[in-house]
Amino acid sequence: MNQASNPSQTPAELPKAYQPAEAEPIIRARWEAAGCFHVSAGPATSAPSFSIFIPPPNVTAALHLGHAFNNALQDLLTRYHRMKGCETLWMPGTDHAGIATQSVVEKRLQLQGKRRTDFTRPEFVAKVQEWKDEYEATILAQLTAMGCSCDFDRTRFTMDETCATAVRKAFFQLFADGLIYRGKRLVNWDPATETALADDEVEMEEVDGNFWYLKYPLADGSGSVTVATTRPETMLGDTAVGINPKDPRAAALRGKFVRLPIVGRVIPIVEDDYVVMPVALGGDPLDTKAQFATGFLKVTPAHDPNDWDLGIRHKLGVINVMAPNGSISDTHGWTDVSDEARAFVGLSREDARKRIVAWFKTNGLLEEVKPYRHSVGHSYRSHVPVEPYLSDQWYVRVTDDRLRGSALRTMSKDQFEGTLSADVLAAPAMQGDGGLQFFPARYAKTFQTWHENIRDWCISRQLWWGHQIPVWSMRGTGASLATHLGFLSSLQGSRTSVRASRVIDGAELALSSLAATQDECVVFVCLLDDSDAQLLESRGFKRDPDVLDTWFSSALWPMSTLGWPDPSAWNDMDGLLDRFNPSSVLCTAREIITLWVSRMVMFNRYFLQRLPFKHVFIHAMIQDGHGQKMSKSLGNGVDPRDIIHSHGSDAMRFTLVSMATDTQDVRLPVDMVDPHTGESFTPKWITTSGGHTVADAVQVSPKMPGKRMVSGFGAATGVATPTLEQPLARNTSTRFDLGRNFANKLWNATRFALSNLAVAAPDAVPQPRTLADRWMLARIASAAREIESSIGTYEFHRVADTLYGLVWRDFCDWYLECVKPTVRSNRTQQDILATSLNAIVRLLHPVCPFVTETLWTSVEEAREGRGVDGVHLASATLCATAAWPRFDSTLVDAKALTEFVRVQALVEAIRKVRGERQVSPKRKIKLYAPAAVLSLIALSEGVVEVLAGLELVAGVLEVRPAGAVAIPFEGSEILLDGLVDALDVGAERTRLQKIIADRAKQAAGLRGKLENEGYLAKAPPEVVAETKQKLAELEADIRATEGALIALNSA
RNA sequence: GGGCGCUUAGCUCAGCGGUAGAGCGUCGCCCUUACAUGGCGGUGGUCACAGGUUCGAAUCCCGUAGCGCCCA
Repeated sequence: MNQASNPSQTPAELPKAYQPAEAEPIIRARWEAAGCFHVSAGPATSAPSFSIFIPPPNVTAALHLGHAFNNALQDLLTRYHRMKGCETLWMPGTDHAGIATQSVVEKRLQLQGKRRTDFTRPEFVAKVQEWKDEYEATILAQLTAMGCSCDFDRTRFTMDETCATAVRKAFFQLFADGLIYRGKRLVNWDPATETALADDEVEMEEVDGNFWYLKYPLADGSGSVTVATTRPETMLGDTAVGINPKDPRAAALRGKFVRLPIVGRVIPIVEDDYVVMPVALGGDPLDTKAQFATGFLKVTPAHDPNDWDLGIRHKLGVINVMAPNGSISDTHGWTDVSDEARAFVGLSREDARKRIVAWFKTNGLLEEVKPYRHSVGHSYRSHVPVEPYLSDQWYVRVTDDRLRGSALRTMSKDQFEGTLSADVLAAPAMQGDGGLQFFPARYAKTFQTWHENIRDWCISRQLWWGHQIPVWSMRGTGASLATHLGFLSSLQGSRTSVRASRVIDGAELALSSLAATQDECVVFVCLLDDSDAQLLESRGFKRDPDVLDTWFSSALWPMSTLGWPDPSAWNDMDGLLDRFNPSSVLCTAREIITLWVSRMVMFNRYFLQRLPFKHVFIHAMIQDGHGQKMSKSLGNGVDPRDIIHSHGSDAMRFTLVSMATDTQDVRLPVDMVDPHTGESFTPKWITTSGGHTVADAVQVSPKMPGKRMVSGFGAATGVATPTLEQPLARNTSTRFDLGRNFANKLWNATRFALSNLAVAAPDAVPQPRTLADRWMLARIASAAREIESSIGTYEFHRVADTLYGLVWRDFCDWYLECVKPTVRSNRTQQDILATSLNAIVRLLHPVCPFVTETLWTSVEEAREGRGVDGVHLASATLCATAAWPRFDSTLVDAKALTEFVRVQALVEAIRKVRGERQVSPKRKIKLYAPAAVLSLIALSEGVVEVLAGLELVAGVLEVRPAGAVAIPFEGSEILLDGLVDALDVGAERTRLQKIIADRAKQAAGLRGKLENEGYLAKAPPEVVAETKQKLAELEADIRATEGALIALNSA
């Protein structure tokens, strides 16, 4: 039988050490039975609201310690505010992570020799759904194991019906409002997965490449120009050659054409400022491009974003020479394919590059090749180089003031750099203007610059897993399409939105002008729901096969999870949207500011006219022991359940909270646990081809050399597959010993306190509080303040530091030791002990919920009928819902605090000598001291005697006892007698000389300061006074010690 | 290329104008009936480097080097 399951168990029966593995499931069940993390629908109560929307983890994989960190902090905030009396909601859920999840499932299929296209779309989606179900369950289990106090009854998924309804509504409204449009643009195209990528899904990587110098003959045969390019294969799509108008050669070439090699296309030479001039002709010598430039630029609008812009300026043709898979193609916009060029059709872009360079070489048109290292965009998912690719995509016009401007206007005035521009300021005032604050403040700048430079957001993805775009379309001449307008207007207007555009340039057309247009056009029909879909399809309209960017649904998270647009349509949601949106704070990581924070702010403001959250707290990143980000592909992420297994949930949480500093990312050296022996060890590290340091895929058991195990790296990369004989090893880290020891310390302090409280003090008469009592109450009261203010500014490591100091140093090391001899017979002291313990358990609960809840029943029982004036602790059955302790300010007794510090210094001075002399704790000694010290000892009411091991305290004797050891204290000499049987005069002399030397060195420093006229003249008087006083004390100490030295010599 | 951080004891990190702190590790003593997941004590640092401001700089400013992240 376990203590936790039996509230009436007596303290004596508490196990000797805290056993998290036994306690945690019992406590979780207790919380669940109480339903104490659930908020019911309905109107707001008078209590203030506190809410957090969890950044929904991707269902791609299980959570690692980075998530554990993030969630430990959210739970701390949530539990704290719940105890503070807030109506509290922590909304949990997961994200479908379109491209990432589809990609893992496709990879798994690949292992079976299958492809996505071997299945129908519904079949494939069902497979992804299976994956999602598995990992969603894993993630929720991890959150539960951590003790997260989420309202799990409300768990959402970005593709569930509630969220999907919100996505549909948001898309429809944006479409109808003209904020979603179809655009032909160069997108970041991933030819491996054949999908467009958002700008933030492209990773820049340094690549060793070349500049190839290709000669293009002038069409009139009067010579040639040489272009320099890093991408020769795109020359098939060139439609001009550019030259800078300032280039001295420009005038002579004006109006001329070149004949494009291989293709034979005759293309103009155009003048544009964008073209970089070579250094020799006045280009910037510091610009690497100028060092490589020839002054002639091949212009390929369909395959380069800058060329695209240049093409628009000069009205150039756009020739796309590639298929979506990146191979050279004559069916995607390239029509003038010469016989010579036909040989290149069908080649991959890599092969095409080689063959084209070879062609130029063979034909004497390759002038030079220079190696060139430059950064190239790569797909964050498939890691192949991204292709700037011309295609039709859906965009959200986030550059519109209703989105971009609105986001900028939410920024807190004191965090905004500069002032809002006039056009941004012009909008009418809205709720939430100036109301968004970042912690730490410096991250506001990331948010600001992102919106100042924001570009329209490409939201279509060529995937199957996600929210399919709710737009149906039909293509044809304007006139032919116009025949459908009557039918379309018969559909319900509030659920249907129709737009039309011209194919050739994507220009939007008024529906009324359609009938008169013979150009190729497209009519787009957006439906709010599927009720008219079949009707539409029967008329020949086809639904867009693409899905929305995952962030589109994530952007709606603070709204969709609470039932927007119609909470009353869902069970148990009524009223919640208005109660908990805006939420209190969003807790997330740096890179999320642009990906997600921005979009939530824009959408929440657009759809609900208010902020999604008031604060954004950005926390550090947890790295592995080698300073590498924890990643799924590297397998260096540590499962929080591994740590819970080795150290317990509270230990993990406390340690993580103590690592939450606001500047540095945190390194966490990771060990492995041998599954064969249970021992932890440092694994054998290897360096991957990518330069990462990871635990070698297969490790040999250190204690059982015949046995092996698989590392996280091995499992994640598939290099090694865990089996029964060769299992996957768990991870651990000695870093978490901090939290484990701390939880155990609290456990044992409680055991001790309870055993002392079980004994009734004989007299019920109140006794005066001792110095230690007053000190303890003052320390708790100020610790509570410190914790409150640290939480208020999201400085979480200060919360952990304060708790550690309060529990371990103040309460255990000092107060319990002080009280040991007296508490059983002192009713007042018992009251203070019970009250202090109870308050401490409450203060600790948001960080360590399990151990505090486990102890709660006993701690509450022990406090029954034991009040302390000034301490407010309302009774509660659960610690999780107990009130946060309140302390009257009168408890912060400044006098007690300073006096106790002196007592501590005296005890430490005596202990130091005892330690140096290796005096047994059992050995009691005699102390002789002048009156000032004696009165301090008297003030301590026996504490000094107990803690320093004194059997006698007396005034200075006329004759120094032989063998007495002297220490300086507050400028006077204290003699300790009976420390040792025989005094080693030599050693004693050395010790005293060392003290003198040490104090003399310090004194010299202070004296130097005081001899400095500038210091005396300019330093604040109180600082000077303090220096003088410190010097005087040091000098007195030196005199006292010198006296002892003389006495020693004359003895 | 731009931005934001970081470089402090062997390790992981606080401190951010008044001559250095914590936890772990390490060394010594102690199984003192709350706790050896412990107690007491010790050792350990020219605060990356080079300038400047200041009576005074780990702390503010400028530069250099290295590391990390974000955005182009």
